[in-house]
Amino acid sequence: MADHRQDPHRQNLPGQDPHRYDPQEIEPRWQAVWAKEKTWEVTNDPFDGKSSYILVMLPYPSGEPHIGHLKVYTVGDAIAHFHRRRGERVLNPMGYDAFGLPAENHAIATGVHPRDSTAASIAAFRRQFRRWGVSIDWSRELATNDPAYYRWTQWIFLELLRAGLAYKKEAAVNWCPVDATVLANEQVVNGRCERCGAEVETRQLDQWLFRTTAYAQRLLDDLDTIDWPEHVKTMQRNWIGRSEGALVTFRSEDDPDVGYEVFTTRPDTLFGATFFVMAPEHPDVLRLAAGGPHEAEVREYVERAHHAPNSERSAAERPKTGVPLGRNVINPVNGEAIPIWVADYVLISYGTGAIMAVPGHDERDHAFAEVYGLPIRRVIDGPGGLPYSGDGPLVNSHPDFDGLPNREALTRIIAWLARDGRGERSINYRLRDWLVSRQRYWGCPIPVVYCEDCGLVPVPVDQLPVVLPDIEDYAPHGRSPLAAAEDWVATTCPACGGPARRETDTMDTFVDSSWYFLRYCDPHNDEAAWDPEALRRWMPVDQYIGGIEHAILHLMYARFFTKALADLGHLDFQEPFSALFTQGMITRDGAKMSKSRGNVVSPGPLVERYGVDTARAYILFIGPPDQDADWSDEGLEGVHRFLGRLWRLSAEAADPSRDEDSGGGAPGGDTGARDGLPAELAGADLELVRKAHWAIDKVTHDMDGRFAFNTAIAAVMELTNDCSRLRDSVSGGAMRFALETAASLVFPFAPHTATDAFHLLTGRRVWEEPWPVADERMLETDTFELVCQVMGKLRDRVQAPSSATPDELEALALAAPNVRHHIDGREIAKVVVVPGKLVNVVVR
RNA sequence: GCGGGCGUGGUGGAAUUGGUAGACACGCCGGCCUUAGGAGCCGGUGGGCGAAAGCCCUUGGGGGUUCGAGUCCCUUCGCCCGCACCA
Repeated sequence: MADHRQDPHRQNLPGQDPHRYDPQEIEPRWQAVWAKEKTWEVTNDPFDGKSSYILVMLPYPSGEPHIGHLKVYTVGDAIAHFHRRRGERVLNPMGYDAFGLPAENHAIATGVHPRDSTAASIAAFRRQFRRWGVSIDWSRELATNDPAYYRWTQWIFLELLRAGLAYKKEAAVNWCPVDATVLANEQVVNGRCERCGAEVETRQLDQWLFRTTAYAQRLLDDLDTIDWPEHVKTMQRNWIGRSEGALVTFRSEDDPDVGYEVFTTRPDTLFGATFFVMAPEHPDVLRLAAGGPHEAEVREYVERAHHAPNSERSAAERPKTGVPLGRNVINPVNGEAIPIWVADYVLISYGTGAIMAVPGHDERDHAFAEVYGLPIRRVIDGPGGLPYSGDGPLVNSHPDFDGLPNREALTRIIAWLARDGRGERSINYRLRDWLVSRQRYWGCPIPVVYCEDCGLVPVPVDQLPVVLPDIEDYAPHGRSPLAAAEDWVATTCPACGGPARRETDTMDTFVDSSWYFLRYCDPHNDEAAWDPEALRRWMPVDQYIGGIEHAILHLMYARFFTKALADLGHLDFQEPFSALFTQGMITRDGAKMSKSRGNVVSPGPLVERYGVDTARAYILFIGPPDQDADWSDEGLEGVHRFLGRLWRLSAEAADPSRDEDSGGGAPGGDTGARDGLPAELAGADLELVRKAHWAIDKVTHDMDGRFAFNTAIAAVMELTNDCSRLRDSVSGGAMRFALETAASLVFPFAPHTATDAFHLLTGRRVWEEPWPVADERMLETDTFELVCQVMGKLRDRVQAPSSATPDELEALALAAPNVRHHIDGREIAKVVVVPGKLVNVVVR
């Protein structure tokens, strides 16, 4: 049949061609509709169907959003759209983690108040998110530096204080000399400040801490109840670091009333303990050394350890050093007097800060004993020399235990010690309490005051928020910049009305972000942090999405908050995030993007040139979203071509000037089917409609419970390619159905293009349409390609009826020419038939 | 050292429970259309042999289980990530 249609591509001068794909026109047009109609806003009103909370980690607003933001919000948006189209009410909010050091450092450098630079950044982020067409419920937007928000951060602090879960104590803390602030354990990486890279020092300061350790076991156990990536759970388990063992008391030789506890995972080796070691920070070290022969040496050693950079201390390969204190303790299992040493290979932060040293069966103790010529004793038999850390029978220990397998001896020795109070079974955790004090300005004020008469007094809840004052000098001077704001610091005691001074430390920003997901549920509540009823609508979060860099800190803190608030009666669930997805990084030329490398891809210019749909769809198409992916400009062009082709085909098919009955398919025209499909499909029409149903099935499965956006997009590409290939052979109805399906399926990834194409074809709004459902009958075919193997090797393919029995399939395969050729008169030993798939002939 | 993950064409990546390896896309080659094209469309593209039919090889290396292995098991090499003197 002659094609008398005009080829639109022959007249594609910009501005004149109605069939030119123009994302710069399409995208803002639909964004305006969504903004005007508040399409993505949801209420907390009762809802009959399922409600879903799809949450992407809130951004830290600094400068402009980068390509990583585009990726994570694109992933979140695809999931949110998919759930909405399946009839769920979806909460997809947005906020800003707006307190923090970078804004303050920027202020120190430029003099711009952090409040102003942060506000500018938030405005830039908001503008970009809108330009990206992300389906956010803007009515719930929040920023953690807003007094209306941090008022409730302070309330939570007071709740934790009331419960004894927040406390103040003088502690050896990590001090960053460059940022002039205390760091959490978690912010120290290889002995260096996570942020600025400076060597971290140790200081003794009065600090606020949250009692995370009280939740160690529950934080560990409840990991089994949530659907998180296994590697994230593993990282949390390692961080919590549970060890089973015993606490054993070693008494002073000079004073039997004084005892020193050690934690050991190997009480079976107690008989091999030949010395005792304390960490330099152990509070008894200097007292024990006083008056002894090594007093001066010990003093010097402790002093040096105190000032040594942490990175130096923590190098495991470094030679062991230490000094004897000149005193002994008694080994509780055999009464032997063994010398106490101080050595920096023992850490104050783990266990009791003191250890029993068993050089025969511990590598570190062995290395130390070698250096100082201390006795080394074998108490576990085993192959090879010492140190030996494997299992075996006890030797040289005690008549009751010698010969016993060490694991059994371990249990018995604990029981034996426990009988008269020399020791007990114990569990030790690596997890430390969370140090939340920061000697910085740009953070949430800690709502307590210090009164000369009443001491530490919490600010009453009705006086919250304690508002962060404006100051001029943000530079850290070893105390919080707030301390210089005398008008603010000087206050009256809420208890007695006398003079009092405010706490000048601020909170770690991780505190702000440990509960924001709760506030989204009820963001404008002035009476309380939230209405429990509002939380019941949404919490826990059904799908949390964010970067792997938060695998430990943020996710652990948010879990701790949830458990603590649940215990205080404020929440009725134990875990905040039922499911977690961590997206991979976008690299370029195999490396992380950075200004210094000059390999940064900025979303701004990208969106300007190709439209955001191309950028979004490409980011999802590039590979599995949980993996790192390398950016390619050529790959981006490919996705742009695909979206353009889909849109043009749709515009063309929708064009009323087109002859409806062109093409070689079955007679067109409306026959009652909703999409104008002919009642009886045949030929190319049937092929294309089948392909559309195949795509529905494929995309649905790739989205449902998986995050296989890349293969989902590939399926829509296949469908679109078939539309293009069959454009001259199918009826208008079949073509429109296939294109409408393609647009509908690609909507979660390229919402503007999909919306526009769908609207051109149907006049309807795709986001108001239910997600398409594949017709089972369209997924079945009358015949299939039977794979014929001989000895497991592919030899032929033949068409077989779908209804064929295994015997019939076997007969078909055996009749296939190339199968016969390869059997070649040999004896058939066995025939394996996989119905619907293949036949494998085994010959002798 | 401990824990987790990954090795597939020239490239990014596909391959529900073991069942046609290389979907889709990039790149490359050839063609069409065009005054032109950095627009659009069509065809080809893992390697080797062959005119073709077809045959052989191929998922980091080696071995095993199986009618059949990218997928399961053992072993080995390489890379990435987390923790790391954790007693």
